Amino acid sequence: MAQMERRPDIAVRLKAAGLRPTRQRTQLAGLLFTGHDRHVTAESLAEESARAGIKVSLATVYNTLHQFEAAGFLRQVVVDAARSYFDTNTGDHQHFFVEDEGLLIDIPGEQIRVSGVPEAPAGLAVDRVDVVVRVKRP
Amino acid sequence: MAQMERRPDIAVRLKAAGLRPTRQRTQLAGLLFTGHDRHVTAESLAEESARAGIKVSLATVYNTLHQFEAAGFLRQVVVDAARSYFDTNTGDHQHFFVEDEGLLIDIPGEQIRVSGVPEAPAGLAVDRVDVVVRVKRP
DNA sequence: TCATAGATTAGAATTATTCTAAACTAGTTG
DNA sequence: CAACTAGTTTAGAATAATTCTAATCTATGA
Repeated sequence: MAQMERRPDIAVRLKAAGLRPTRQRTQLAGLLFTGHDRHVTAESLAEESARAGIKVSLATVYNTLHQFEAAGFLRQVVVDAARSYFDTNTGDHQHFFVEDEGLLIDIPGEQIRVSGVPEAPAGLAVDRVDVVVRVKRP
Repeated sequence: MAQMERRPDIAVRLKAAGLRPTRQRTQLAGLLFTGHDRHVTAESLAEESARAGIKVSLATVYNTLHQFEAAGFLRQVVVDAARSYFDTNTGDHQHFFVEDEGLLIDIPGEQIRVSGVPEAPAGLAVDRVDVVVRVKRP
């Protein structure tokens, strides 16, 4: 979320979510919550961490992404059967997905509109409506 | 596709797609294209085949699903990071996805409407707009 | 009937992800 | 501040879906 960039704040937010502000979690949060929206995969975040000199195992990157998701700091985006993306923008919005590049681009929620969604089948409630606009080179 | 259920027709369609009408492809098509829309995974189709007494390897099920997709007989639906779904309905429509059960339910294309999709980023063209309505028990 | 290009297959290989059990650390308590 | 402990991290093994390989089969045209 937007204002997580101030380091002292990170610890507070982690604690509020019941997560100890360990070095790994704090540093990963530092990479992720820089103020602008980001899309990462476990692999991409692990590489970025390595480049940034952060010592963290891939297992911890996976754990952390899932914990951040459970805490509401991240949202998982399912667009590619091959890998999982996590989005630092947890607000109402949708995505372009550039298949050939594996690239996600946000579409603001106010911009796109879905109507005519039928009632959920009996016993079920709508959790979320995901729109993926798949784009490619013509 | 709707009218593939008549067996003689299957061979013709396979040939038209440049695919030899082998026993495996013909029998799998027989399971898939029964006239009503179906959603399968490689695993589910392999099991169903076994139950139906069709002798086919899992590798061939995977191959066949991809070939049928390339031929336009099937469409891949990305809703679950864990496995790939294939839909016999290749027309304009969208889906409910019941997360806990891994169940897909069609939403007719006329029923649902997406507006306000911004222009594709420079050099890219919209390939398809996918809507997934995620539902769960409340 | 034959030859052969295309298909199928078992099993190995690959890839993303999760699990495990041992080693570590943040936060608390005495 | 030393000791304790519950929660974390980690390397590496394990899993699961999918793809690859190379050997064996088969549809089909001559």
